[in-house]
Amino acid sequence: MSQQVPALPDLPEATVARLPEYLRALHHLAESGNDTVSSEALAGAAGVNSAKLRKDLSHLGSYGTRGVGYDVALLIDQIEYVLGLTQRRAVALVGVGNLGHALAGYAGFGSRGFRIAALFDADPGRVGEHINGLVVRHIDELPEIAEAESIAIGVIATPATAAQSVADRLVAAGVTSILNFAPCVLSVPDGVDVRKVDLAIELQILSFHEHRKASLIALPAAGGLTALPGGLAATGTEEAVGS
Amino acid sequence: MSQQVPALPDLPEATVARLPEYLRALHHLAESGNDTVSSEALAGAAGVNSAKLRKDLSHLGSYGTRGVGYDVALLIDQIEYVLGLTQRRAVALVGVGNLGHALAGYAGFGSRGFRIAALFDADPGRVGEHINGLVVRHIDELPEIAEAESIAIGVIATPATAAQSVADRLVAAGVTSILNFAPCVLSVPDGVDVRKVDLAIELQILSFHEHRKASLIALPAAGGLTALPGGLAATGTEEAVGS
DNA sequence: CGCGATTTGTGCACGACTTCACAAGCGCCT
DNA sequence: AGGCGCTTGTGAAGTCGTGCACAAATCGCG
Ligand SMILES: NC(=O)c1ccc[n+]([C@@H]2O[C@H](COP(=O)([O-])OP(=O)(O)OC[C@H]3O[C@@H](n4cnc5c(N)ncnc54)[C@H](O)[C@@H]3O)[C@@H](O)[C@H]2O)c1
Ligand SMILES: NC(=O)c1ccc[n+]([C@@H]2O[C@H](COP(=O)([O-])OP(=O)(O)OC[C@H]3O[C@@H](n4cnc5c(N)ncnc54)[C@H](O)[C@@H]3O)[C@@H](O)[C@H]2O)c1
Repeated sequence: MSQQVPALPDLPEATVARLPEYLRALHHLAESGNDTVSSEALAGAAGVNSAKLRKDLSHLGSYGTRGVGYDVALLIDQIEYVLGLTQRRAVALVGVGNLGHALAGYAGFGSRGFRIAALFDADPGRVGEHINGLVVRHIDELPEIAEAESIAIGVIATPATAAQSVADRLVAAGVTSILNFAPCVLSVPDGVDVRKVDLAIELQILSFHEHRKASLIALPAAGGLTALPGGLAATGTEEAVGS
Repeated sequence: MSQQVPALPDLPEATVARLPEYLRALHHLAESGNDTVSSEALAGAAGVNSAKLRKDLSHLGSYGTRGVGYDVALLIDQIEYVLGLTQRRAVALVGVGNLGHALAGYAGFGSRGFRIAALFDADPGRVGEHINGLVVRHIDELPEIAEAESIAIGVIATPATAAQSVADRLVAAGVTSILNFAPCVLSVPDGVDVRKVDLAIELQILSFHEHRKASLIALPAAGGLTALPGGLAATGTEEAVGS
């Protein structure tokens, strides 16, 4: 049969953000020997509502069988195709400091569709260092190496002061997706995607909820609330807070 | 004057997630000697739309002056109050491996409202190790130390296989907010908040957009699009993708 | 072959969030 | 004192995402 390549549907952003979760859960299920899975079971494993899961998957096309569920292997293929994981994408990591070292040594990188193709730093003392089979190159070498390795994704793990300059150099070298660990806003041309990870922001969001929980307890039971928030209920599922 | 404590408004979750960004931008502005800032300027510095910023801030109350802007110092105080950052919150870090080491040595932790109060690991070989002035304790000591240090926030940096068990122990020790770096879904009682950070998911989302950009270029210009996506426009602001 | 049990795919209503657009408020200058 | 320019705060409309509830589809079994 001829390999049919479905046109890329344009998925809601919220759905795209959840597909990787489903993919992880599916890989787990496959390893456990499951051939098919119901939306209910998969939703449980991924920590979402089953209706939401079905709607998400329906955007990819109809790959389930009513009365049975989804074929695990087929669904993995479909999601990996949509996410563009059929090719192992090359990633450049810039800034091999404290955090950069941990990232460079992270195995989960390789097992989930990516390949760290090069490490860069500006500190001459670090250039030449070997990490996990890769040698740290000077940031000035970025253009040639990015070209040679077809690098389209860059990870920034430098201090915030250097991040914008590094982003500019990445973009100039042809990178069109950036994952930024530095706590700052990056400015990039249209067509370049940026996502950020900021530990302190995550903690501050948690802090807000701590603050709220505390002030609710301090107050005498107001409004409809009669018991302590949270109470004693020890039911199963995760209480996701925010995105 | 008597310290007036405004009741905690219940903010939209999306607003809560942006307040830390505003806070970071405000600290920058304060360091640069700015006393006041307009919504337009602050929005630019935080990478958001100015209308959104004004609506977000309006949820905290009216702390701006029409025709002038916002008082930087006052706004910092307000946001820090709402986020519960007036006290320096104690954080426990569990799993002092590759990633845990980087986190333990991270300065941005301390400068943005938090204090790493204790490090834990299960590996006897690691227990006793000194990192950044802290000694690594055995995970079994968690209950007493969490109590003694009033720890309400826990960070999990163990392998995914251990994460659920660690989460259970954190909750048992009184922790009510968890930041999870392990790639797995955690199940916790009501009243406990969980946020996760998963590097691979971030990269896979970027990969999706790479895939889409590539397929758009491959296709002959369809629909309303006449030029290459992204084109040559090198305008300023960041193209945020997703959350 | 038909029936009941099961599970998907989706129409629909609702809620959350975003963005526009503008009146109201403030300070400055004349 | 009055007018003018600037900026906030917010109503209202639009967009996006969620979750219910159910019809349609499939399987297994008698
Ligand atoms: N360490 C953490 O756990 C952690 C957590 C969250 C966020 N961050 C953020 O990640 C970034 C890195 O943190 P870190 O602790 O690894 O810092 P670090 O100082 O240990 O490492 C930064 C590295 O970047 C290199 N560098 C500086 N300027 C450069 C440039 N122009 N080009 C290339 N390389 C350059 C430095 O030589 C250094 O090796 C910081 O922005 C930090 O705020 C770190
Ligand atoms: N290294 C990275 O850059 C990176 C990036 C993203 C996510 N992660 C995730 O973060 C987690 C940690 O990664 P890592 O590279 O640091 O792994 P690691 O193996 O280097 O470190 C894990 C540490 O956890 C400890 N540990 C194991 N079981 C424990 C338990 N029950 N209680 C307490 N401590 C226990 C181990 O002794 C070890 O020190 C993993 O889940 C990984 O997938 C890591």
